[in-house]
Amino acid sequence: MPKDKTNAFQLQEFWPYALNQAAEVTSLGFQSVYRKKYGISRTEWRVLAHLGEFGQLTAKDICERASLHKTKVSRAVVALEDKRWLNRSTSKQDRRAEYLILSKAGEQAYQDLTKDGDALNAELVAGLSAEELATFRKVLDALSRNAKDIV
Amino acid sequence: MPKDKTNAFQLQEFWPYALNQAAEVTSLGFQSVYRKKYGISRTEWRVLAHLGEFGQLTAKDICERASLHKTKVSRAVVALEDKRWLNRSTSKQDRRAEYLILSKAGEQAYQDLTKDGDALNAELVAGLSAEELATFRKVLDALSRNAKDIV
DNA sequence: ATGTATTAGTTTCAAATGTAACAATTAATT
DNA sequence: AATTAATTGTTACATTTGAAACTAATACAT
Repeated sequence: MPKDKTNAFQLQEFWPYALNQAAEVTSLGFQSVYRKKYGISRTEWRVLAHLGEFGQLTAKDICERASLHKTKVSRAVVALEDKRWLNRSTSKQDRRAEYLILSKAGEQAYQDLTKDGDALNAELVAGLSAEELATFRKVLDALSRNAKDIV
Repeated sequence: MPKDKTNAFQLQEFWPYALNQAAEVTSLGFQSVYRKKYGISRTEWRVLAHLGEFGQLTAKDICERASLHKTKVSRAVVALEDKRWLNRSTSKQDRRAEYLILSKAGEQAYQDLTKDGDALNAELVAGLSAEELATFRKVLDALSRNAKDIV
């Protein structure tokens, strides 16, 4: 029984919801790649990706850059360490902090997965022009910026 | 220690990641609204929003429309029922299924929250033109469609 | 018609998550 | 210098989640 809408609100037009739906569906394909190939979780993939892209980082750096909870990162780091994909070294300046860096094996997994990532990204934007994507990026960043200003 | 990038991959340009980040940050503001006002979870809000917008639905309908796991919906329905925000009635055609419909109180909460939702949505798009938003919507839908074709 | 498979929704149990407390260290205050 | 506050990362505990098992009902196959 559809309703007679005098009401303006529509879930599909509500950006937090629309973005969540798009984020979820676009993430599924890649999730199945890193899960099947290496048996890692989304958080582990994100930590790997940050270390692969930025090199040596502390857990805190990763928390901030990825907006991930520190316990999630802590556990992902343990998991990647168990896989021998990263090494830790205590900072000389601040012995509370540990520098994290990918091992050869970690680097290799990163290279492999980012190749798949690039391929998936290309498939996602199939049929879209550079102009459309540029506008999309601009709006996406503006929405994020506005959201941060509100909260 | 930033790396010398011969590598193409960049997390910020990887749409699944970029969309997840944007989805998360844009959802936080509204989350604090429905949490503080009514003490409900994201799933409960989504179930409420579907029933408010589409009227009578079964749990399965909501699962499909919202891409939510059936156990999540089942629990959210119990929670909303406990709040007296919805009523269940067994379908005459298929006695496994239950029609869900908002009560007066549920409808009222829906109206209240969607007012906040519309306001938030307007704040999010501040400074963006109708054309930019139209392109954004088009690209967002295309990314989702492409993602579904891949998986 | 009878047995088998499928479906709507709930419950159980194990895994993942976040809050809060914690240990170890550093920074700030006096 | 000594005390207090703040910070990095881990751990314990309670909550949330999802996979699988389950109940009740319907659909399908022979």
